[in-house]
Amino acid sequence: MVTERTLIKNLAASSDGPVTVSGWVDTVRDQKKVQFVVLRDESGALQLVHPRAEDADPIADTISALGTGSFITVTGDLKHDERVKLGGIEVLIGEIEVVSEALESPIAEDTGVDKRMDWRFLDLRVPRNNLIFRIQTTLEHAWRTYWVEHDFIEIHTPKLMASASESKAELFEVKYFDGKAYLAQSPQFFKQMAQPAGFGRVFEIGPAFRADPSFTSRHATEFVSVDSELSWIDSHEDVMRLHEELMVAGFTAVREKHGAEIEAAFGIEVTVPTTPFPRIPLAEAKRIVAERGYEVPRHDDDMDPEGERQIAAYVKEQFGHEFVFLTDYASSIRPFYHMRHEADAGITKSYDLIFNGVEISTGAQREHRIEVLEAQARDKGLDPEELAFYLDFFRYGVPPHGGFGMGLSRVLMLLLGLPNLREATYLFRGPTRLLP
RNA sequence: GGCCCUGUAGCGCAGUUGGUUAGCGCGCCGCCCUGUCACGGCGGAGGUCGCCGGUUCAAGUCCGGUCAGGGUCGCCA
Repeated sequence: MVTERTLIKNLAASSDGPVTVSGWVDTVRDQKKVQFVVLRDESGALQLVHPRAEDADPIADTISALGTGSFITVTGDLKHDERVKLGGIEVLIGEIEVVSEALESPIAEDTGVDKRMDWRFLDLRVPRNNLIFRIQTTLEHAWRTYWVEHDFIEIHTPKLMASASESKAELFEVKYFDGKAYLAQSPQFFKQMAQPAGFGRVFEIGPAFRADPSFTSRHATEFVSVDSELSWIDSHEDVMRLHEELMVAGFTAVREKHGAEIEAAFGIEVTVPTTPFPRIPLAEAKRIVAERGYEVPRHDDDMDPEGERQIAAYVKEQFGHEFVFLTDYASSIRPFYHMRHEADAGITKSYDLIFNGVEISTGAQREHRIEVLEAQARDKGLDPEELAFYLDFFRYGVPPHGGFGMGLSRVLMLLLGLPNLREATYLFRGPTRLLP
């Protein structure tokens, strides 16, 4: 049976009288005549008070021995009192039970991120960190609501795969009975399968794995990928329209529910983006960036992170927008399943979505014509034998379709102005991080 | 994987041209304090200076190696 307790956030609106609260000890101010304890739960902080008795006083002894972080349950009298700076309320302790004692915390508010990750369960007690995951819940809920209201079907593609969906270099290999399997680097192939399956529109929020030893603030070896795919599109423009509507739905919900908290905790005002988002073909983006004095130092046709920051700065100045779709990437740097333009096979019907200067997503119309798809796979030097199961999807009738994949933690990181992905991930997985 | 940076008390850091008892703040422990709210006051404990080797009369400090971590680039979401 669940302990009958009142959430701290609900006390302000409660009338004075008996109440039970549970949580962990934040601060003990142990004075001679009066003792104060600041108690925290998932919803807020509360002051507990105990005037010491003249003679034997077991409650006072318990409070004196309380360690920061211990979980306690207190029953007492709620009082609204102007003197209390913490919400104008306090609870006069009638009974106190130490449910679980805590050792001294190995981390503090100013501890570096790596050590905080070692003790993530303690780090997550910090209200600011708790808020990140309440925001994540709101964001995902808003997206799901949008999808459900627009007749999308939720799918869960397998994460154990027989072969690669893109490049083999970044696959994690696992033993699979007498043979081997790979961890899915993306749900790409199987969410496309929903198109010949006649599902029409699908979405998935699930894990993806990349064996790349990437040492940046925005990469992980395991991350949550937000994917959607829809039938009967005319071009990647239709995918972008879905994508921007989702962002608006998500950000509207986050702003409504957490706008004030986010402002207080992160000093950031959540802006609901206007539609349509700016769209800039990649070639033009590179020209704009060059005019600003930054020549992308690459030999291929791609952007680099500095170029993305530059184009984002330009869009912010020019259109006051935090998002920009970079479109029409060169075929040479896109996967074989991206559809190419009819007039120019050198460019694809694809886009990257840049948010506050960082790539959060890639989308495209997919090539659904089997002969073209096979030719493009061969162009990229892929083995059609290994792709046979995928290519079969396109041999029995398939509608034109497209979709995108988006990094959940990247969106959160950039939305809240966090310095790295680790803070926006419940438990981060990177090349040097498998614990906890 | 390339380049750059950092490892000193539980946490965050300082430590001079190499010099003898390695400091500061927070936290922790003890005592004191009529209502605190970043409580305050006094006292105290806590360190093989990441590890191995070298130079030197002498190494936290200089050199080489090694391990761990961070930033950035490549790669991407």
